Amino acid sequence: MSDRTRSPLSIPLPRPRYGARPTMKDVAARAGVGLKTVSRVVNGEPGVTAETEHRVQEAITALGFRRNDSARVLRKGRTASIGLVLEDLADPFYAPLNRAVEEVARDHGALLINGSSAEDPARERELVLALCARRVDGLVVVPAGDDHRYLEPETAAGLATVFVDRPGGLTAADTVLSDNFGGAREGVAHLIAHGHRRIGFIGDQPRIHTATERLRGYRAAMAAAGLPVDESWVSLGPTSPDRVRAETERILTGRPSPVTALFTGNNRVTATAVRVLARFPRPVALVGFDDLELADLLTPAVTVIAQDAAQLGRTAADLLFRRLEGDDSAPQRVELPTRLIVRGSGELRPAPGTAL
Amino acid sequence: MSDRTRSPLSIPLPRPRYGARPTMKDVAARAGVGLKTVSRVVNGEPGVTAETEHRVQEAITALGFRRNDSARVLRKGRTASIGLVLEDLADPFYAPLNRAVEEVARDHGALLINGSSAEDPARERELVLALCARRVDGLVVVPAGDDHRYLEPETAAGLATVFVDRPGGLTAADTVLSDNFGGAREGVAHLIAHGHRRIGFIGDQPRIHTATERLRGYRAAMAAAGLPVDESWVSLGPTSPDRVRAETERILTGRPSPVTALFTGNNRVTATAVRVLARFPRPVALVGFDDLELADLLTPAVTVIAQDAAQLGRTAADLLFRRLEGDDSAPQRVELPTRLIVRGSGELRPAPGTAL
DNA sequence: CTGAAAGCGCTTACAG
DNA sequence: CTGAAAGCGCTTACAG
Repeated sequence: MSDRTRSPLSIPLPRPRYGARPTMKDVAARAGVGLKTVSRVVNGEPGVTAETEHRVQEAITALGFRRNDSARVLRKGRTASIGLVLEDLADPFYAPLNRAVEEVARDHGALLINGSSAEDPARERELVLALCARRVDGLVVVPAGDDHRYLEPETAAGLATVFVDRPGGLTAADTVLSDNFGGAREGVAHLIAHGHRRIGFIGDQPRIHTATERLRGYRAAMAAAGLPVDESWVSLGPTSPDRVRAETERILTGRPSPVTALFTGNNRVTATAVRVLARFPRPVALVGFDDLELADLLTPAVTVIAQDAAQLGRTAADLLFRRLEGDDSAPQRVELPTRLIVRGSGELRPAPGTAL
Repeated sequence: MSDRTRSPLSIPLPRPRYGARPTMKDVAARAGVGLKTVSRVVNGEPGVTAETEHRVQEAITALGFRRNDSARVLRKGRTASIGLVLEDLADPFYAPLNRAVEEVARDHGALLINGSSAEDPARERELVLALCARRVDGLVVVPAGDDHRYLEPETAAGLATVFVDRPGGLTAADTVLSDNFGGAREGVAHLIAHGHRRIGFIGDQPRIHTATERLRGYRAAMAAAGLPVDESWVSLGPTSPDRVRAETERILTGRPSPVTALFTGNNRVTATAVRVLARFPRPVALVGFDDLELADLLTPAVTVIAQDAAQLGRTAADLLFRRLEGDDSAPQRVELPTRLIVRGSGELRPAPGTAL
């Protein structure tokens, strides 16, 4: 066996991790100084002569030393990291929220650990507790469940928590929401103003706060116009394309007098409804909650109630860091406005004689 | 002052974090057992009588104890967390990749720390090194820069790294890419097959590997068909809507013989080009790299070369965990196929007489 | 079945 | 300006 064959020492071992890394102790030994002096140089603390500093720097470079923040965190008590739990990192609504939280964290020198609850309260809890075990300094949560008593020992110990997009089950926490009720009411009123009297509503599962708030806005707009709501026009449930497609078709073809317009409760519902409408024999007006990329290019272009997902994330993260900096004023509830974007689909009028 | 006024003790203090939390030592004291026994119960290790375990559990509940994983990590050497650095968490292409990496991490009991490089090599480096300082077990990186020598001390110490979407500047690392060259070649060949001879190409900045690979595919398809490329038809640069809009208009109106078709180099370019084409006086064929939501509903629907972002993420994360489990075979380079999705915009033929 | 001691790699509080 | 000692909250290796 030559020297170039695999050494018997490379038999599958678990990879060495920390053991293989130089520590401050190694740097100190090589530079011939004390541990604390290395710490001073690494952290840019004053009180080291240029010559000593130079020797330490040289040892750091030679050894490839990089401070182990895990150890630092243990001693300092702050991890300089925050957690974000939301429904789905891949969702076009939540992705910009995620990015916005990241930017704020970055501005504060913190890292972001995040994950998807997949709308499962048990998974949310598991993820949140894992983040707590890592001792994140704070938590931004889009709650999937409504019982957050499991967080009480954490908040009691000083964990800052902000709920965003939906309220959580913890009265002491800050909350940042969109005006779901007002936005939906405005969108439905917009359809009514264009002559519609029979309007369908397709939304997310009723245990989701935004779904019921938007439904409430729908009902308020209908009531304000003195219009009755036939319960067969209303459908809450999972936003899977299959269900939304089936429900859209059911509501559009309802007998004896089908709806002439549709209000869709979020981006996923709208995307599927638009596909059904594209193949539907008669025109149906549509206003959707949440904006969609390319919505302006469809025929007709899609009128929406837009919320600002990035602003939701930014506001929540700002609040969180304010708490981390010591603000202990009463918990806040911030509500961000929505915006009606008129593009065409919401301004279609009912065919003559069909709106009665 | 009554008891209900604010106590002078609540004068703005930095929030207590760990200090306020019970430790295993506290639990041991309350349960009247040794520290190691608490550790056994918390970690579900065998060798504790039911009665002792019960006492410990009770103390845990009463104190609201939750194990501090920061301390655990320091001792064990593994953090059970991985890092992901990509261009933009909010981008509809990267968001599903992010989610896919998260799912794999979750399957392996690891948390995900992630962040956006914003296509800035310095920011990428800063983020990656912060993740290394936290001692993530592994790293998935969409590189913004091409010099990753700064990672060498880390990989030497055992850090596993996988580059995804683009190759990195570290030959020892695994790499997962889409077939950018082949996909673009196929898309352009598709346009040629529909009668086009003058085809424009608008892509991302030339320092980005995917941009130049796709351009190479364009040139290969043109060359294979014996078609000359007028360099005024080709534009690489930032994907900001302003630049892409201006370049699209320039290329479409080029004198004396403007292009009859366009190949767009990624999702952001396509979204802007589609907007220009929608208002353009004559029809122009289009094939875009990357699929877009609602692309099937535009008029004409957009023909694309789709890559599977989730599969890129999944493959990269799978590779990473295989390395973490001890696989020390030679670095792999995986190339995933792209898929032509025919929808209409890519099958428009040049107006009679314009294709010469 | 149970626990005391040492140690992970840093920072803190002190002393010189 | 510099450094030795103690300690953050766990796990490891060992002894009883």
